[in-house]
Amino acid sequence: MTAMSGSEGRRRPVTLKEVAARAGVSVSTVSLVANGKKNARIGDAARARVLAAIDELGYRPNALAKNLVHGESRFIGLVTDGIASTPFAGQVVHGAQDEAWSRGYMLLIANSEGNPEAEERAIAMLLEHKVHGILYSTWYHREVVPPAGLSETDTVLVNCFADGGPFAVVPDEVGGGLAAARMLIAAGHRRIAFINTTTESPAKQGRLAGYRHALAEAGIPEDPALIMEAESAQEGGYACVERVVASGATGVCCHNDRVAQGLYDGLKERGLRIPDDVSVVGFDNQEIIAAHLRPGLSTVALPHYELGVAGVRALLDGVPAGAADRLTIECPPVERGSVLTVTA
Amino acid sequence: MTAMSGSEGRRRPVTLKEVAARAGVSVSTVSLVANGKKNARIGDAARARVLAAIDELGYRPNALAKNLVHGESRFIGLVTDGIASTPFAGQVVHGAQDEAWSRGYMLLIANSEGNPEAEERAIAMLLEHKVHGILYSTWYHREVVPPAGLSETDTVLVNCFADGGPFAVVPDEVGGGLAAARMLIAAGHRRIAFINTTTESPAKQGRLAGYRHALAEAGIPEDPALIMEAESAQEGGYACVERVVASGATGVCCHNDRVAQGLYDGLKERGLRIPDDVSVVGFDNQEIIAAHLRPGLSTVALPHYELGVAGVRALLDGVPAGAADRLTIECPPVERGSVLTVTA
DNA sequence: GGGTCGTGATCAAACGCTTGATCTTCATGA
DNA sequence: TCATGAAGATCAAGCGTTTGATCACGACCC
Repeated sequence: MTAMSGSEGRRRPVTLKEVAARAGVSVSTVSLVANGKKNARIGDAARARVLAAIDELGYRPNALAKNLVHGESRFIGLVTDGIASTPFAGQVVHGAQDEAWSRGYMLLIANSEGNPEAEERAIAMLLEHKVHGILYSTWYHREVVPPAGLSETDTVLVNCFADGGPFAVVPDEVGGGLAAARMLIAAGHRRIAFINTTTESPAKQGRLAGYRHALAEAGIPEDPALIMEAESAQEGGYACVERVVASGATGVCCHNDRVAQGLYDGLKERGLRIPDDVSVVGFDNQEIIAAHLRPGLSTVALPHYELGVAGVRALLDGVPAGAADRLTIECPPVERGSVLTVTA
Repeated sequence: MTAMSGSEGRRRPVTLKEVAARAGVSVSTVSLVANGKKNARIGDAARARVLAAIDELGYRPNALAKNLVHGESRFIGLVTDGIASTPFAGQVVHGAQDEAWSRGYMLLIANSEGNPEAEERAIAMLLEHKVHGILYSTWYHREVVPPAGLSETDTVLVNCFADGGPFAVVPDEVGGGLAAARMLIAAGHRRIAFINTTTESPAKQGRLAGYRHALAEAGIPEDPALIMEAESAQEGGYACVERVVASGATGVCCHNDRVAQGLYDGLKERGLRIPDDVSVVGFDNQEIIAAHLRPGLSTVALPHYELGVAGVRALLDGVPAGAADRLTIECPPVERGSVLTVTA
């Protein structure tokens, strides 16, 4: 019993040969017609019969056979270390899928859940399917050591990088940190706290560098008391309230939206209002959090969708010789209601 | 210039023929050895030479060619209407991917973003790749009219259903509503409000039915004043605070976690504490919300991962003749800290 | 010494499709 | 009248595998 309760029992797919028989022509002719070859010389009568046969029989070309002939497939493999760990991975898949699709490629996804053995097997399987190339992506921006199998095909690292490794596409953490701080500075704030994460990462360093850059360009001196670290989750932000209040900051850059959410909670419990008493900006632009906090959280978006798109592009178009080994994608600011403009 | 900056320039993949040449045997022999055919009669010497040649050359079987011969592929197509709209779709993909993988199948994903035309093209493409079957999934549980193309292959509907259509795998909304209400009832609550959504859907009706069933089995009379409707987002929950407070409810079942989050905000602003003053239960078990609210939100999980798994199973194992046209998957309760046990 | 086996390995066809080379017609121009 | 050429369609090889049929060769038995 088949799973589809629907009508006609599944039968062997219609082939070129059968179409040819029905139309009374050779398979070559059918092939030519089916592919609409420009400079094929096919008579109107024959063409018509072929077309008719094709749809009477419901012919579908066999992409696998086509690939065999051409020696290359229209598959792109996507290896991810956790497709569902966060909404982020989904966005990368989404972007990659859209771009691949629009170029006539299909995405073959494999997730390793970070297990190196599963990863090797996944890559082997992709390789056996003769994928055109592989996108190796991680759910948070970090350095990786790319699995050996990757060297057998074109590879692009997405949201991760490896020294001397394949070309990489990563978010511009520094630019993001800059944008975040600038939102506050542009609104007139001068005492701006920065809640960083405790885990070493490009995000930790990059965003802080951006923040510093923003202060510098605005001529605001740095104050170590304003820079703090906390677990990068709601709990961490919540735990920072004391210090933030004590620091006398009027604005806070949070390492991510979850930290911001925790900060919201803590601030509110102390009776402080956002943005009236304290302005807050997040990072990540995690819709489900940022858009629904009260007030909406102004934040900086992590360009996951764009990373997916850029990854596929790099894979398909190749990267110009002599180009840098890494492409950084902008993290654009997203304004909502958590930043108050202070009039000096 | 290729995208992989790494070492050896990508070259045409090694074929059986080349391995055969190097080992000084025929392709048949190599094929036999490579596949470890049980009852193939191969001498030790020949076998050894073949094995050596295989890894010296780094031979990878061509899965496409294999598929051609066998007339069927190891692909499963997954069509979704929004892989990134929510973290949910990702979970379905995750479950499907894990199960498919463990059975030696690869997932071919295509997302239509709800666009019917894109959907038809996606399905056509999957069909051309001779997928073993297709999983058609939606990001929220609803009725659909399955696209025509699906009738050409085995299909399983995931998180959606169609009368007289393909076999479907859906969450048990009624059971979920029941579980939600029972958490409150078990904790001694008797006045339990129910914030439903405003949009017609299996979730709206099913969860309410479950709630009613729970009241009935506990001998609690229904009070229309306790049943309200609101937009199914944070805003909706926030907007319900008045009515909830006025109703005198000590416990509230929310249509989903986001509504619960809004309710948290509203309740807190009014100075009410959770769970001390009001117990709250959500629905969906959206980690990012439920696990990080203060206090943690007790809720009922939507089994997206399991839906994906069950979908693939139904596709691969078929559904027993005479079985129902739908498989419902349990929505298990997840206890956190938002329900207070009231001692009568 | 001839027939019979068992063993080890090869042959060749087939899977569905593409495509350069080839063949057949038939109208055209000299 | 006969090449010439274009138009219309077919041939056949090949893509990388699998696999039932076949072959070569000793060993063995009578």
